Formats: sequence, structure tokens, C-alpha cells
Amino acid sequence: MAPAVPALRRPLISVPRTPPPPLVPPLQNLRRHPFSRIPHEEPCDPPNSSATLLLRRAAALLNSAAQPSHLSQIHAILLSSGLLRCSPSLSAKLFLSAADFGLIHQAHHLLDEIPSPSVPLWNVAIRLHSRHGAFADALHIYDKMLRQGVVPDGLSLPPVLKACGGLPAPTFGRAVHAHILRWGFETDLFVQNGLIAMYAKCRQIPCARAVFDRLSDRNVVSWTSIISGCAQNGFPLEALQIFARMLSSSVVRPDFIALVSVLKAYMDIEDLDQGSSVHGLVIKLGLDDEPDLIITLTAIYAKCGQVHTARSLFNRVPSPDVILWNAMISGYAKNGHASEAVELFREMIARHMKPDSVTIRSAILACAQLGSLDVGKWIEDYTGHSHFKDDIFVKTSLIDMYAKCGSIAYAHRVFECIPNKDVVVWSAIIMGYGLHGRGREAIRLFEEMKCARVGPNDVTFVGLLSACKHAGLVDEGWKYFHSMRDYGIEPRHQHYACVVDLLARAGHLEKAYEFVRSMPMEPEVTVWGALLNACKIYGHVGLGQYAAEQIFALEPSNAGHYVQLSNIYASAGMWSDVARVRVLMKEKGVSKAIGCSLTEIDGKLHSFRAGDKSHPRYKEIFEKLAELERKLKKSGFVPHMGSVLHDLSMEEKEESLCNHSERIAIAFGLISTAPGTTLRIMKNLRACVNCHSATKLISKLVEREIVIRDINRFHHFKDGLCSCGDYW
DNA sequence: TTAGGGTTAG
Repeated sequence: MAPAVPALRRPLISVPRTPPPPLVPPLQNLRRHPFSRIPHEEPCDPPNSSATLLLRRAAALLNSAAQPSHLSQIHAILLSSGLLRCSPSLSAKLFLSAADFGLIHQAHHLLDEIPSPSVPLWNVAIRLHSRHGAFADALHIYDKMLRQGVVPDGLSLPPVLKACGGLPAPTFGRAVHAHILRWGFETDLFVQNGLIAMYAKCRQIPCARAVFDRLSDRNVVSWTSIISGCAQNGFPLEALQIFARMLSSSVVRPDFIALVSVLKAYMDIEDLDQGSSVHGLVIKLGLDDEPDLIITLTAIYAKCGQVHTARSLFNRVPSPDVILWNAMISGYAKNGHASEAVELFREMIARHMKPDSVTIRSAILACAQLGSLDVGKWIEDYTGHSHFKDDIFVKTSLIDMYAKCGSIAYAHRVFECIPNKDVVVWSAIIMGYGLHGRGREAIRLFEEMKCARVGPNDVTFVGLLSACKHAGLVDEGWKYFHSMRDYGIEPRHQHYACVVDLLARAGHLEKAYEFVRSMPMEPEVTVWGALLNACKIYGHVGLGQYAAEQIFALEPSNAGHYVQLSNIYASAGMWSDVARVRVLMKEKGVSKAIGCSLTEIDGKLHSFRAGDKSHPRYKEIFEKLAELERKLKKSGFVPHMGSVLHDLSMEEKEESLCNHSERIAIAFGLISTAPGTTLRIMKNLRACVNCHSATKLISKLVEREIVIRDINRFHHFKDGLCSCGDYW
């Protein structure tokens, strides 16, 4: 249904000699740009011959004025001599020159000096103010024009509408719409396009649609105005439907501005396939060298994870601005290319580009993912010398990064130095302690937060429940979950998943299953995954099988779940079922994710895979591995044979176990660092039972603290024990 | 004379 066009009020333009009503009363209250009035002389007598000569000279001077300062000097001379009053044409000339130089204050003042400005002069003044964002002044001038009984023309109204679009409420825009109807501009395409854009800017999409739908002729600007209006106001699908109509009508060819607006809609729905098809259209239309399109395409590819395509487009931009650097860096950071993000951040600095708070946060996020404490410290050091050193957003990112890089002490140091901690800061530190298995401290911080009168939000509870989960604090987690509604927070799927994990991992499998059945929403993979994981720990084949079936229906291509089920069968010695899972994996075309461990030595990351012999020092590494194995055996270490996927012989099992990537990373760390140095390792999978037991003992045998970040949490191994208390 | 866009803590 077409919305009602704003009601026509009583005529706003009055006949000459009758003072016209104001545009709308509140306009009087809009703040105007202050400008000083320069005192001038009384009007002079009709110009004599010497005055005429002066006026001619002044006009010639104006023609040759090359700089705004020249103009100001001429203005001052004419004012003080009183000549300006004698010649309206000179005032108009001076006004137009000021407008050309973009001197809005001076032009505004000069307009007041012209006794009866013509419509083109009013238009210049309105357009000048509208273009410079002085919307209230533009509307004041329009109002003044109406009060003087001047009827606007088709050129007056587009900048007036633009000014109306720059104000938060559509009040003035509606009044101008009434003027348009009254003076018969319904068929003026420029005016109608201005109306569409005005309503779109004022978030009145139904009104914009009504104007657009009534147009008999539409040009590319009409289409672009309505497409971008819909995209900007949260209606991307509507924007794309209109674009499809535009293409099918084949009357108007999209230009680069239209395509930028369309890409914005695809960016909002993160539909890269369709975004790529627009890229195809860009090429077909020969617009692929258009800088603004390259920039928009770079951002959309980066956001959707096609970082290589994004980077090749980025490289074509000669001088990317800070927003484009941010788009590329955060595109890398958010899509698993943390090293490239850090590298690009370094390049940005090397190219003397000034990062902003967003850049810094993206770079810190990349460090967090990389697990690189050295790079993280470098970025903190960098921000310490920048004006972001007190930025709470940056500080919060640092807390998260240090926690994820294995140093909860550094995270706490940053936390302590924040003066007015908001809920996000508290949530970040609570999450950090949880990640390190320090559930009691997380709970203490939660209570401190409440004492500080900071209310928790849903994310705080994710952190708190996950802290309880990692530390096995079942009663506390259960209690906090049930307190959420007291704070007006409705538990989301993530909270339910935490509780299922909490119950199941503590061995309450039946209770966990009942809890899943009582959930008010359909359980997702994370919930069934938590149950499956616990079934693996407690060897519950039946429930494990059931949970796995639910997962396979929801996420058939994730190898990790098949491996979990297979491990449940393997632990129970059900080798034919292990083989069945292997066949199933083959049929579905999924393969086991390859375990990979990273360790940072002297700022350089070294990556290892199971049985990896590609490292230049692999001979020394394997000698150290063999030495560790001998020491482990001598201390009575018995490998846990359930940690292998396939039905191998005992000897093969032992070999495949001690070649796991984290063991190679440990061996490399031992030969590369001084005695007593803490080893820090990041692993892409969950630590296996065997490696976990072995690492505990290794930490004691070699007298080293070993910190391992697995896919879920941190393990701090020291003196034969792990901070997780074997609960993970 | 009129239309557009990219980054953002847990």
C-alpha cells in the first residue's frame, strides 16, 4: 500500500507584500553558523565619475582575484569606502566569487547586502550551504527567499531537499514536499529524485518508495536513490529486488555509483556468490578500473573471507585510506589469516600510514588468534606510544589477546589499569580466567563486578558459565545459569551448551541429556558435541552414538565428530564399528583434520605436524623426542592406547602417539631455549589423553613449565601436574 | 542541479 504523501498545509508562499508564514516554526530555533557583521557606511549618493571608475577597478580586481584572501581584501575596501551599497551588481559579483571559493560565511553575509536577489542567486546560496553541510543555514536562506515572495524554481529544490535529508526528523522535508506539490514540480525528475533521497536519509522508506513508484520516468539516479535508501535502512533484500527490476527493465544502465550501492546490500547479507556476480557485471560494463568500485569490492571479498581476491584488488588501489587498510587487515584476522593480518599491519606502519583504533583492534585480534605473545607485546608497546593508549576498546582487546596468548598475568595487568571498567572489560577478564581453568577467580571477579555496580550481560554469563565448565564447578555453574533471568537475561543457545558441557563432563550424562530434552530451542551442534565429548570420556557408547547421529544430520562434513565417535568405539575395542566410521567418512568425503602445533621462538613461529620431518633441525628434534621417550618409559609411563583412531598394532600405536605434533613442538622448544624457559605451544585440535599425561610428566622430568593452548582452553603443565586438573 | 561505498572489543 502506498503511504500517504504528506498533507498539504496552508500555502507557505504568500502573495507579494503579505509577509509569508515561516517554513515551519521550529526552523527559527535551528542553530546558524555565526558570522560577524561588518559595520558599513550609510548608503552613498548616486555614483559620480570617480566612484564609477573605482567600481570598474573593483570589478576588474574581482575578476583577477586568485585567492580567497584577495577576495576578503577587496570586500573590506569596498565596505569601508561605502561603494558596495551603491552597486547591487558588484555585491552580486562579490557574492558569486565568495561562493566560488566556498567561503560560506562571507557569501551568506554578502547575500544580505543584495537588495532583491534573483532566483539564481538564492539558488547559489542554498546550494553552497547545502553542499557544505550547513543544512540549517540552507533552510534559513530558503525560508528567507519565500518570505520575500520569491517562488523557487526547479534548481532551488534539490539542494533544499538535500538539506532536509541532513536533519534527523522529516518535518522540514514534508513541508518542502508540500511546496513541490503546490508549485507543480511532480514531473521534474531532479526534484523527484531529491525527494526520494530526502525520505531515504530521514529513514522514511515507505515515503521514498511511494515517490519512486509514482515516477513515470526514472533515470539511474532515481534507481540508485531508492536502492541505496533501502540498503542503508536495513532492507538489503528489498534493495536487491529493486536492482533486479532495474536490470530487467533494460532502460537504464547502472553506473558505478549504482553498483556501489548494490554491493553494499550484498555486503550486509554477506552473500559473496551474488557479490561476485555483480563483480562480473562490473567487468562486463567496463567499470573494473573505477577506483570506488575496486575499494567496495575489496571490502566485500575481505569481509566474506575471499582474502586472496580481496588482496589482489587492494594492491590495485594506489593510496588506500585507513578504512580500506582496516577492511583488509580485519578481513585477514577474522578469516583465519592472522599472520597476513599482522604482516599487513607492519606494512601499513612501514608506509607511514596512521592506524586508527579499528586498525589496532584488528591487529590485536590477529595476535590473539596467532597466540603470539611476542607480537602481542610489540603491539601493546606500539599502542602505548600512540593516542590509543587509554582507549577502552583497545585495552579490552589487549585483555582478550593476552588471555588467548597464554598470559593471564599480563591480561590482569591491563585489566587493573583501566579506571572505569565497563561490562565488556569485566566480561573479557572473566572469560580469560575461565580459559585458563581458573574458575574460582572468574567467579570472584563476577562478584566484584556486581559490587562495582556493573550489571552483567549475556556475554558475561557465557564467560562465567564457561569458566565453571572448564573448572568442573558444577553446582556454581548450575546456580549462575538459573540466576540469569534475575538480571533480565534470557539464556541463549550458547548458555545451554555450556550447561550441557558442565553436567556431562562431570559425569552427569543422564541429567545432561534430560537438560537437552528440556531446552526451549532446537539443540545445535555445540550441545550434541558437548554430550559426545563426555561420552568419549566416560565410555558411554549408546548415548555417544545417539549424539553423533544428531550431529551428522546437522553438520555432515565436520571430520572431528566422526573421529570422536570412532574414538568411543576404539576405547571400547569395537574395531568393526571403528572401520564402519572410516567407511562413512570416506563416503561423505570428509578427512580427519591434521593436527598442527605452533611454537614461537625469538619472535618466529615454527609449525609442526604429526611425524613432521620438514624442519631444518628435524634430526636434533627427533633425537630429543627419543630421549624424552626413554625418560618417560624409565619413569614408568604407560601410553594410553585409546588415543589412536585406527586399529593398529601396539607398536605402531606407540609410535603414532609419541609423534603427535605437540610432542615435536615440545622437543623443538627444549633444544631451542635456555633451561628453565617456559614453553608455549598452540594446537589446532583438542589435546589427546596420551599427550596430556605425557606432557605432565615431561614438565617434571625436564623442569620446565609448558603452556599449551588447545582448541578449547589452556593447559599449564608444571611439576608433573596440569592446571586443568585433568578435567578438559 | 539529483544518487554511492568500505573498518568497529567479548
